[in-house]
Amino acid sequence: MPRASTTTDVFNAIAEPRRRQIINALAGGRAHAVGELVTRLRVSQPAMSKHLGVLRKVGIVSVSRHGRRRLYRLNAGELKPHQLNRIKQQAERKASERPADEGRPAKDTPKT
Amino acid sequence: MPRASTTTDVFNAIAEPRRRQIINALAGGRAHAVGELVTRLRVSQPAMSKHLGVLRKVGIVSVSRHGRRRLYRLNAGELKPHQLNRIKQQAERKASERPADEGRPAKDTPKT
DNA sequence: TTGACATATTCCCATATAGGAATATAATAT
DNA sequence: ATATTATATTCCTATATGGGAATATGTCAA
Repeated sequence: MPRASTTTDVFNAIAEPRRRQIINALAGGRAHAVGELVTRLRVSQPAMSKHLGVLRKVGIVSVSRHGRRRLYRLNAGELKPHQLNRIKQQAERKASERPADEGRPAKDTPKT
Repeated sequence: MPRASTTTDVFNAIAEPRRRQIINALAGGRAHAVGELVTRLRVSQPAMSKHLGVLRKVGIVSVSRHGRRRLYRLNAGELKPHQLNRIKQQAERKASERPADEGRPAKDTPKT
């Protein structure tokens, strides 16, 4: 069985690198139209729409209509980009500290 | 192209529900042998090994060998389960607040 | 040595998914 | 009305992935 549905799960939503890019692009707090994001991130328009759809469904962003545009904004207070960066960087640091981490053998077999 | 490699990316590592279960099971700080986790979480041994492998590669857990067992423990200070829960709950709350969020139409088209 | 136990790895398959192309929907302008 | 702009959706495909079964590796005991 592959991963849990991307549309139901925040973690799956932010597992996609492009979506994290989008989150970063929205980090300023300003609302952005789909077209702006398409240009800034060099993603095709359909792809962008799909990613934004996923982010919206899990509650990371919200939309508002303004004329023919749809403005997406990060949901303030939730899932700040810097939190994501922290998580990533912390784990990556750990991973590189212990290159292929195996631990050494031991005679001390814990009870159980 | 599907998602980014699960073995390179912390976010993909925690995107898998079973792996979050494992993280929770390790939350106490104690080290657990693979077999214990297999029993507790009712996951097959190979599956467990694979998940632990992923978690290890991205730096979320570390292993130490004790006799024929391998003891896995959460990397203290990194990626605490409660952080994951917070992220998830916050986003889920937001998502349910705005059931199918669309925003209302407007005449006010912001300057590009 | 052989055997039992603990964990990792390989092979295979079903399935979800990201992306592209084309199309649909919506809103404004003329 | 038609045209144009902006975004969403549908269809398709290639690919990564999680899980099971079987096997390999490793470790200890006799």
